[in-house]
Amino acid sequence: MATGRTHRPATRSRGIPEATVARLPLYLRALTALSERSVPTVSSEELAAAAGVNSAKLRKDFSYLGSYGTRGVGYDVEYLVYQISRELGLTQDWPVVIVGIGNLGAALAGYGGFASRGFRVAALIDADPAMTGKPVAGIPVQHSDDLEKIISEDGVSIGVIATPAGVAQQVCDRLVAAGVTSILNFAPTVLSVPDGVDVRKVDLSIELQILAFHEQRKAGEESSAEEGPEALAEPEPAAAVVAPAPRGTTGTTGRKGPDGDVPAVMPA
Amino acid sequence: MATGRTHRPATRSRGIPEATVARLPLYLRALTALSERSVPTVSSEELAAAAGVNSAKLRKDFSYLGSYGTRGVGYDVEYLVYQISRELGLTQDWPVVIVGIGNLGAALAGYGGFASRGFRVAALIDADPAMTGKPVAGIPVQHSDDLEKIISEDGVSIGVIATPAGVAQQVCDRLVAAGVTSILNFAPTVLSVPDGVDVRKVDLSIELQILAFHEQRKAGEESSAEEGPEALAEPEPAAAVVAPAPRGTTGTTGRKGPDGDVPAVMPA
DNA sequence: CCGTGTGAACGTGTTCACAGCC
DNA sequence: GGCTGTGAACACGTTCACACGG
Repeated sequence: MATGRTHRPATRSRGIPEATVARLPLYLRALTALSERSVPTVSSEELAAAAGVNSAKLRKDFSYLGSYGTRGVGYDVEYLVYQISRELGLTQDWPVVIVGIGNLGAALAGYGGFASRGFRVAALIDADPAMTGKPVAGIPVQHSDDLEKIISEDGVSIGVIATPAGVAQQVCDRLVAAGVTSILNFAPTVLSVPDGVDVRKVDLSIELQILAFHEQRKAGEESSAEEGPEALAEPEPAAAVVAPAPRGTTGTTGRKGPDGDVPAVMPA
Repeated sequence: MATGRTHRPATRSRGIPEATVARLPLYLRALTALSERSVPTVSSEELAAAAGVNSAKLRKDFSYLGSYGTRGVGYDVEYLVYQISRELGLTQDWPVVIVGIGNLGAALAGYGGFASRGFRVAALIDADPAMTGKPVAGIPVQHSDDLEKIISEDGVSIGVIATPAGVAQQVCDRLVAAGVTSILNFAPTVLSVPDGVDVRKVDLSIELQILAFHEQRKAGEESSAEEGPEALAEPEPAAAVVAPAPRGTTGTTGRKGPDGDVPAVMPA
């Protein structure tokens, strides 16, 4: 998750597994929906279905939080909402800055998911002077010259980077220097940060590529029966034939573009 | 990943681990950058640094693809770019539809990450008649009545959902019925899909909540020495005092918002 | 000699299945 | 009886460390 040293050998200080933490927001969302419908209690089975996980996993997850829940009955919805909120730190207010108010930044600024649940857009920041003062989603954009001031005055510890990839690292550096210790990165770059700073990334093209991988596999699967116990038939037995250069730097005059195709993999 | 039955017991058909697949796009991006700078070869160490992983992991990952790479030298950049592209299915063209052209959908439509790397925005679809025909990022928006026709005519197998949460499931159902088998979901909902359909989700508020969790933990760590062996001091000794209802369905008149705020998790 | 490729050790996460309690 | 809570088994992922080959 974090780029710079996610080490943490085994601090063990009441450690909730990372995988569990990642699911708590899911449970919380499902519970909130139930709460709005005034449902008083849920079983692990029901809640798991609503959250899209299986019930054993859910119970295990909750067991790390403590023994909320009543045997033979289920979980008290309101109580659980509170406990998970507290565990996630949502009972306090988190001011957030969004840097880079282009299409994406504007979309994020207007996104309801911010306003709810303890997150508050403290400021929108952009480097373009033409944007300064312009209200986006009701919040006036501030110039990036004032970044440090904004961060420290509002006590912001969470920053969202929605800038082009080219400037993401320097924006990140400035955020960190100003005191931000958690970063949500939408720019398609690997950010390096010092110890103690968390980075999470959201990357559209990575997600698409993962989908493409599975999609391609589905297409290749068509012929074999789905229950095939040992159906190992590879589409191409000798993959090297198709490849640009079977191996060996030499042979093709030692140069690059080994064969005709040459992917031409240039991103935007 | 996929919501409805990610079962797949152990198909084993030349299985590249899911974790590895998720990193291939990262390697590919780093390699592409090297390729642009005409770097002929990289060592696992260098490439790993560029991709933000450690070298052992990278070598293990590559070993699932085959034995590309030369001992004592490293990997041929062009060759690897090609191999990874092929493995990910990026040597073919993937038409993609984006459904829901609000702020976010528009941002996605304009995102460079689409155009590059074999993905092509085949259509933008929105339910608002006022949007129909309006060009967004150079592509005219089409009305959702034509969704099925668009999907089948263009042979689209990947769909992106950027609608409000309330309609995401029905959009999903229509996409799947029309032949889409991979979905990237930006709406904050759990989608249920039949077997064989992959869903990946990108969820801003979940990411923020995970950051908040770690952020909170950092703050709490301040007082105790970081090696604190048994420093278990809970902030509130008796959590129940603050909690909405220690247990028992009655007590709070079935009210909602335990801590003033009242979630109101409905997104934009 | 250097860096890849990989078995083996280790750690994390998931699932099973059932004891324990309401 | 029903459902939670959890040890134990299992599967997956990561790291180590070194043999192997250019």
